[in-house]
Amino acid sequence: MSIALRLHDAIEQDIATGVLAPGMRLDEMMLAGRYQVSRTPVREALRQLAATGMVEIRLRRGAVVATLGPNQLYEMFEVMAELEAMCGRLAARRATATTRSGLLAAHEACRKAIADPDDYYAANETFHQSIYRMAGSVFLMEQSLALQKRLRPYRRLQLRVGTRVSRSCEEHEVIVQAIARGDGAGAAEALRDHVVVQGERFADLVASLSELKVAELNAA
Amino acid sequence: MSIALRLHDAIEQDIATGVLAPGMRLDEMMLAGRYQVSRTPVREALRQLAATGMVEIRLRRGAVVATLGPNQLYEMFEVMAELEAMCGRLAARRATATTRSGLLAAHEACRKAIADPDDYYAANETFHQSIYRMAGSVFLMEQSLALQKRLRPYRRLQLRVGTRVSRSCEEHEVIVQAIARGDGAGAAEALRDHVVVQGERFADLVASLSELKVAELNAA
DNA sequence: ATCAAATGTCTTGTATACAAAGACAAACAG
DNA sequence: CTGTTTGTCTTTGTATACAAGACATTTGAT
Repeated sequence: MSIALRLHDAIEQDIATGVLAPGMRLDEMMLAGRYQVSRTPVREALRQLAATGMVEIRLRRGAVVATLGPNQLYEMFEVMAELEAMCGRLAARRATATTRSGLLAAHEACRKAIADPDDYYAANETFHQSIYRMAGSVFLMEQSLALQKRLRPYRRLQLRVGTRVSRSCEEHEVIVQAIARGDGAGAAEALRDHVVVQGERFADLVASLSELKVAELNAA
Repeated sequence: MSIALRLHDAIEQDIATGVLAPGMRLDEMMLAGRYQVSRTPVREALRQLAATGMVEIRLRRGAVVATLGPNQLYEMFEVMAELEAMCGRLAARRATATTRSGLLAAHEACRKAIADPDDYYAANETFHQSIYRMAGSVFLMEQSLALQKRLRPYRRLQLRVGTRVSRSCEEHEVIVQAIARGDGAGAAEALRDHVVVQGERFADLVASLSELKVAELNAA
């Protein structure tokens, strides 16, 4: 494994966990110092992250953690919903014994983690990933995982709001049942509604966004 | 504009047009020589291309133009179909006077280019892009454009087959009408069927793939 | 004669050095 | 006092030098 790849993962995780907040400058020297490597692999890692959209590089003005406005976030969730709906539709048709039990296990894990938002956050990701896998399309899975990764820093904040967790788990139940009875259209619709950000949830999203803004200003 | 970006575009175009065929090795020195630059920007360009999936980089074994097997291609067209269907659904709802006339103009251009496969190839891309734009989602448009780019080297060969061109143009007509009457579901379905590779078209795809294989062997 | 091991060359991965471009600040002029 | 201009400083973009791994070829031994 190359140094650049290790850096890529490290920086990506720091962005996902909020150590590197959106809008924060990513000074090459600073990162090189922090991870005890030269500038070259840092640059390569930043380029790769830029290609996936996690960071933004402006010519001769350095790199910053990508900042997503409400519009962009809404659009991304909209696409995510469609991708997941597609996964669900295919999963209902292409389910195998292995993937089926994987989904049930992930669903059970979610129910067990319902008390703690952090635990649920992790279990929820696994649940969705088990649906990606079920769809039986490597490319679709990759795309879904990439977008899931990219939205990670924003989804984190969302789950802290009110009764979101228990609601989410109930929706999972509907999804699981639709897939179980081979109802592709039903699974697609349930997943679309589950993922898309509509109505009051959009307000929550904007609210959590301004929280990020504050953190960002503190850092600067 | 940086040298690396220019190289990125140049190499991308060479891949799209078949100058650099799938499977071909991309020696850094060779490319540096060909474009009269140093190795560094070549490396950066290759990394970016790797991030978008156009080239594949194996650790200490260099870069090659990404080779897509029949499975992968089928999966990618499947996702592309879904993305375009989504574009169509949104386009039918969010159409404006500007985007509407853009679509009609692109459709007309396709009809004029029906005689020559190369002209039609270009006009067809513009037609689809005008639908992406119509959907009114920057992110969705970016995703669609990226996938369109990535499939470019494979779609080229496809249009040479038989009566594909005139068939394609008729399908465009159906799509345009569905969007015009605000029928989101109809537009989505028409686009899905238009893009997805099914039945005999899959055989055509595999056939064109083996053509590529031959070209690749000749190059090596 | 054939197979295996070792060496040499080729290519990539990493580091450092150098140049150019922007941003910020200070000083001078109106 | 304010605005503009110039100079310096910071930071990125590019090039070159160095190191390490992989592959091929050749040679020696069985």
